[in-house]
Amino acid sequence: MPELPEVEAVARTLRPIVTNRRIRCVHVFHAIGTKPQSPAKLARIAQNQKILAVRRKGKYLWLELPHSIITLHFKLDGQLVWFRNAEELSARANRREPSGVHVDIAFELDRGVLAFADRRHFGRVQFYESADACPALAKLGMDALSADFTATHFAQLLSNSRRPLKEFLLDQSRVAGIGNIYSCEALWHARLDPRRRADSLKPAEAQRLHRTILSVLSRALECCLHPPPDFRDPAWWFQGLEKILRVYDREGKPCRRCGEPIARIAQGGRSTYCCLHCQK
DNA sequence: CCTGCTACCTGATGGC
DNA sequence: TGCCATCAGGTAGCAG
Repeated sequence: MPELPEVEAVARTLRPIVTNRRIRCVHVFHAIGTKPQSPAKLARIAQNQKILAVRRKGKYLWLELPHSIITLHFKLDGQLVWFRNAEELSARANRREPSGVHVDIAFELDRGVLAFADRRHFGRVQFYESADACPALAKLGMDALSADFTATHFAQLLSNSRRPLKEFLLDQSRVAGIGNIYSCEALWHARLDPRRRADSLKPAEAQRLHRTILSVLSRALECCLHPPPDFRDPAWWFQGLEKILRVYDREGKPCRRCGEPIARIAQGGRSTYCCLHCQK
């Protein structure tokens, strides 16, 4: 569940379901999901604890417990799955039957079971004493949908970086939450060449990019909430995002603004989609 | 400090 | 059909 809008939609949907529920126990089916932490320790720390809150920053989601937090990161393919009870979990988790579903780690609650699944095993479930004690969270820059993300603050960050715009936007330590898809989209809407140095933007360009980031993310979030995620269906995935995308994954197809073919270029080892004709 | 590159995994897809 | 290469919405860790 990749970028900020998807994770935010998951957080909003999950919040009313698990807040104030108690974790009875933790089932670890694939220990790689907690690596390099100990699965046994995760289970011990979470056992019998009440979930006080569900929070998000950037692409990280975490459950707040009385004396600790449990962070979830979905990386490329991770997702949440909901089971009605422990019986349904044991009947379906990692079974070969048609009703079977891949599960890495499951939190058995006093009502229902919340499971984390990622066949590719990039995603992680980890524990920390607090958000401040989690190095990855501490390193995150301001969340792109938070009040801190102002045009002024953003322009300031841009002016301090010599990196190409695309790489700048992917750097979670500056602005958190933007990934490969929405960075391509925001740059296209702002008509800015992804290869340009961040510190080369004029004030009006920086302001334009700030505005397009916000509009791209909020439009995607609206899309992710209608309909909201359905954790009961393991095959569920966000629908209709393609229709709001203007450049991502459109290599060779005509630019929706000028008609020139969309290019796919490599930046920082990833694909950037852009129109080399109208993004300057 | 900053930047660039690789590793980490599995599965889907497309060319030959 | 099969096989192989390439690609995927992310980040940590390490070398320079």
